[in-house]
Amino acid sequence: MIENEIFRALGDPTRRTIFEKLAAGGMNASALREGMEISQPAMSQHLSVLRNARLVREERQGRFVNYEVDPQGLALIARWLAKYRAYWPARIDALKIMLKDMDQ
Amino acid sequence: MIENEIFRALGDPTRRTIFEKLAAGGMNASALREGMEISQPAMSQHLSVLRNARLVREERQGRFVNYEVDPQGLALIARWLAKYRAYWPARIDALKIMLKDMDQ
DNA sequence: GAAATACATAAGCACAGACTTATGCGATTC
DNA sequence: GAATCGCATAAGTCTGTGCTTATGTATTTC
Repeated sequence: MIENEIFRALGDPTRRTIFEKLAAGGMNASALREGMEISQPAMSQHLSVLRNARLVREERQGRFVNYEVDPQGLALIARWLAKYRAYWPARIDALKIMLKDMDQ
Repeated sequence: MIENEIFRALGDPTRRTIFEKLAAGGMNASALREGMEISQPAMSQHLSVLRNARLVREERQGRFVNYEVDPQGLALIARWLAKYRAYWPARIDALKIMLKDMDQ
């Protein structure tokens, strides 16, 4: 059950911060650490968790490893969320837009 | 940051099962336990976590406590997800392929 | 090819979380 | 009003998680 790893991965505030940084643009692990007060191994371990959750993917570039958002994880959350669409407040317009995209 | 509690709450498979049962229809804590092999205190503690995450809400009815899905939590997930909407429409095909693999 | 760089992995520690048993508390039943 | 029922809370235990320091592994640079 990959949903387990996705939700668990996002349950950590540090990992959500990392994810948000990557959502603004792919970068390597060292660049991610800037302004974050986190050790290199800790960052590496967080990225490993995000990778296993399909929230992030890596791409070797020389001796750097570039990370970027992996749409798979987000799509799985959307899929999970869609099961409960009956409960979503109708007033959230952004939600409607998202549903349209999913139904397409 | 309530998102923390939401994702952490859903990171536990037992709690996701409880949530899914409630999504099919509100019921009290004892009814939730049926067919679940979970102790009464454990259920109570899980419901407490789900409540704090605004994923579930309670309603006293005599000596029973009826639980039901709270749309607030779901809406917050949707809002969080909407921030990264740019990442999945382009990859919706990848999602379909992935879902096929999962269904088989 | 030796040193340096970017990152991953190993091992250990401290704390959080999911369970247990025991007990408390409000509501109902008799 | 005593017993029972539905549920919450307390306290303890065990496992998991996030950190640390230390070391390993590619890749590049000199």
